[in-house]
Formats: sequence, structure tokens, C-alpha cells
Amino acid sequence: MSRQEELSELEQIRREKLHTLRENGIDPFGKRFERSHTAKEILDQYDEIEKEQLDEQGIEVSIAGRMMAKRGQGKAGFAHLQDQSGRIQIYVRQDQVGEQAYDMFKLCDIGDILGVTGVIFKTKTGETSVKAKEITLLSKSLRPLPEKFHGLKDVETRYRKRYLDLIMNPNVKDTFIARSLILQSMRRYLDERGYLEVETPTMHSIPGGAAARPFITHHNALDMRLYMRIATELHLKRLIVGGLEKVYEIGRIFRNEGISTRHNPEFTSIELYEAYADYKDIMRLTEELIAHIAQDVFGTTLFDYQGHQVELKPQWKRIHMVDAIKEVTGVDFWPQMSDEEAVELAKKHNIPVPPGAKYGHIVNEFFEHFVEETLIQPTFIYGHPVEVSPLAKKNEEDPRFTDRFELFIVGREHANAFTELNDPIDQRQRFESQLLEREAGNDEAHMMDEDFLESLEYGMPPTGGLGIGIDRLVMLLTDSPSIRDVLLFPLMRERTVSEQSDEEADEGIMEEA
RNA sequence: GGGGUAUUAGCUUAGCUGGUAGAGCAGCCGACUCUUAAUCGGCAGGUCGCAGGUUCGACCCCUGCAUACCCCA
Repeated sequence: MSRQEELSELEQIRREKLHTLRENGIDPFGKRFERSHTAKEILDQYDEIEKEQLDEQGIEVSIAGRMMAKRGQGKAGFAHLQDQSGRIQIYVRQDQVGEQAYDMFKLCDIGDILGVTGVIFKTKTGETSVKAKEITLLSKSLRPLPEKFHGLKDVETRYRKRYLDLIMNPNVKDTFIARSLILQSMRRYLDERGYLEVETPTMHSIPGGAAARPFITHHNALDMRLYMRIATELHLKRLIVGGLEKVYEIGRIFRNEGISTRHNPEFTSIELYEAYADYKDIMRLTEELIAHIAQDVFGTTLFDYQGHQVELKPQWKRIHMVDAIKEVTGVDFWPQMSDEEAVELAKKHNIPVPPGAKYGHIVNEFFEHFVEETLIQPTFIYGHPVEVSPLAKKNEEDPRFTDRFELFIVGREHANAFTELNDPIDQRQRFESQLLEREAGNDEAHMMDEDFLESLEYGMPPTGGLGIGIDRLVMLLTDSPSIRDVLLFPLMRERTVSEQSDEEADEGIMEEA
């Protein structure tokens, strides 16, 4: 079947129009166009000015955008052009633009991109508009856009064809602009305070710095197995060893895990390390950074997230994990107890016990199971058990716990931070117990990283480190219910063309592995 | 991995207890030089996600598959 036969009726008509335009000497995919104003600039500058005054001044402007609505009236017509800033109405009269240009305008479809030069005026209903003197076709649209009134609703199409979503749903654009502004504000805040933005490899020979399954890839020339990074931590700490004392990296992290409203296989994190600081310094930095971004970008620290009122103004609540568990469940993990006693407590409270679970794992399970979802207002939970914190320094007074915190808002983890473990001998033991967990079947446990250990053996200053999930932060600040709403192109399952090609694809993957 | 819901024209959708699919927008032809979900007259557009099954007859019932969303682990 030829491509031509597959075209819908609407597409065929638009291709015929393309042909007609060319026959009349009009390039349907035009050239550069110099704009004097965006739609919003015109509305901002001239909306308040009186109709008569505008007519007297005869202000000429050039605008460009996608035609989103068209109302023909015989030898004249109105249309709305949409650019990144918004929409503005144009008024096209045959006696102003000439017969040939008007014929071209009549041939234009919704979705076409036009350039217009003309004069600002007010219609009799008071809408600030541009009366065209010249009208140019900048790009012909060969496919019909979704419906003008209801827009594009189908979530699958919205994610797969984000450009349509951006054209049709203005609040989507707002969300992604906000995302960009949040990142700008974050960088500015840190840069002004002497933090150095760095870039470290996304391909690692040993995936480290987090408990997660990696993606595996392969370098052909070196015939080397490589992993997509699951964290930036271990490289950034090497930089601290190297004497870069305040560093951060904003970058993509890859984790080979399921997909949900809160998880995408690739996401963006910021990790930050500061020499001679500890987790308490990082706590203050975290709340000040996030509150600053909120104020800077949105002008407020009070947010509504899916019906929850959240106040981001510091100082935020701080509570030890064991106290938080005690508060919610009444179970007290402070007294010394054996691993067996902890497991008994878990069984009593119907908490699933992972094989080989120790005291610290049980404490963590209790927290995740009972406490997490109750933490709506920003809360620093600190003092994580050493068993679940292989890269954090032990607490001086109670070595069962570490000097670590996680930030929770609306029941979700938003940040993870600790006083970094800088004792290479202790770090080696932590890796060794992680290896035991791996052998016991936990494929998220850390691998031994000799190169990183070697760097620690040269001496790393006491250091505070931080990780924030950028996507979740953007979700919170833009009231987005799903991570897919803050990712321009979330990962979607491949659409199978036919069953046969699907099987072939499967076989290809088998050979690789 | 388990459960639920959805998939009908380019888009947004209706479709009763099984009787052979209806609309709005967009589109096409015509009218219209201040319209704005423009209006008026006419026209066209459907593999009802895919593959089987039950039935005289399936958009509707059953099975499998695909994709998406939600909940649970």
C-alpha cells in the first residue's frame, strides 16, 4: 500500500492545497521572519490604550504564530495566532492585503504557521488585534490539529506526542516553563554561594551510590560492560577528595525499575557535596534552597498539592526516625534489642520481613510502612539505621544509626542527605555487608567499588552531601499528580507494529544478552 | 507480578436488554468586509484497538492479545 492511499481525507486535502500554493508561486514552508513583538507583548503594552488613540497612532507590528482559530467572512476574516507567549487576534481584509494574499489566507488551515505585519487596533468588542497589511505563510500544516474547544484529552497521545499537548493545552507549557525556572533558580542560588557545577560520567563500570538496579550497556571498542549511572555520589565524593570543596551536579539518573506516577526509568537529580560540613548544615541548606526557589519562581512558600496545603517556609520539623515510629505506632525501637526481637515486632505488626533482615532493616520497614505517608508538611526524618545507609557516617552516640536525613513532603521522599562516611576502613566493611545482602538475593545492594575506596584512603575531609529528586520537586511546586506531567517525554512502551515484528525484536534482545 | 477501567471519524464523544453507528468541532462546496465555540444553506467522512468464539444476527456477550490509566505488592 502506498503512503498516498493511507492518507486520511483531511490529509489529502491539505496536500492538494500545498500543491495549489506552489502553483501560485507561494512557498508553503517559508523563510525567516523578523518579529517585532510577541502576542503577550502587544497585549501587555497596548491593551490599556483607548481604541481611538490606537487608530491615531497606527502602531505597526510584526508577529508570527500558529493559526488556532479562523472565522471567515467573505472578503475579510479573523483568526487567532498562537506563539509561545499566548494568542492574539488578527484581522485580514482583502482590500488591505490584496487579492492574492487573501486567496492564500482563505487556503490556510488551522495549524498553519503565519507571519503578519500590520497595525494594532481594537475591535468593536474591545479585543486588541492586529489588522494585517502583509500576511505570509511560514509553514503549512499537513495534519489536522485536535479539536479547538475540548483540546487534546487522551493521556496516551499527550505523552507520546507532547508537541500536540503543548500546542493544545496552555497549562502544560506553563508547567515546563516552571520546571526550567526552578532549575535556573536552583543553579543561581548555589552558584552565588560558591558551589561549583560539575559533570561526571553517566556510564559507569561499577554502578554505585544508591540501592537500585542499573541498565546495562556495552562499549564495543573496549569490549567493556558499562552501566548507566544510578547516582552521581561516588564521583562527586572523589572530587571532594581532589579538593573541589563545594560541588554539585544536576543530571540524569537511570534506574531499571518499574514505572508509576512517581517513577520514570530516567529522572533528574541534584547531588551536592560540601567539605567540612555535616548533615545538619545540609538540612539548613535544603530548607533554605527549596524555600528560596519557591519564593523566587512562584512568589510564595504556600502551595496547594492535590488538595494538601503545604507551607515551605523554614524552619521545617526535624524528628528522629525512631521517635517518628514511636509517635505513629507506639512501638519503641530505642531500647537495645536483638535482630530476632526486631523481627518478632515486625511479625506482630504484619510487616513483611525481607530474608536476612536485621534490626536496622526492620526499623526502616516500620518507618516506610507506617510513617512515610503521614508526613504531609515538610519534615526531616533523621538517624537512619546503619544497615540501610552504607555510605553515611555512624552517629557518635548510637552507632546503630547514622547521621543521615530524608526530607518528606506530602508523604513522599524529596531529598536524602548525610554526613558522608570518610573512614575508608569502615566504608570497606559496609560494602562487604552489602555484598552479603547481594548474595542473599537483594539485587539492589551495593557492589564493591575498589577505585572509590582507594580515593577515600588518600583522605576525604568531613563532608555533608545531599540529593534532591528534581522531578518530584517540580511535581510538588506545579501541583502535578504524575511524574509524567513534569517530564516532556516520559518513557512509554513501544507500540508494536505487528505481532511478527514484535517476536523478531524479542529474539534480537536475547542474542545481545 | 495481581486486580480494575478504558480503547467508536483527525479531535471530543453518544450508542438502552444483542437487531447492522449518531452528534459537535475540524473538513469540503456556496453566501457573508468587526468575528471570537462566528453565522446560514448543502455535502462528505467509520476495519467500533487487534484476533478468535457464541449467536439467525455482535460496538454490545465470552476468550486471548496490544496499549493506556488507576489501585495493590
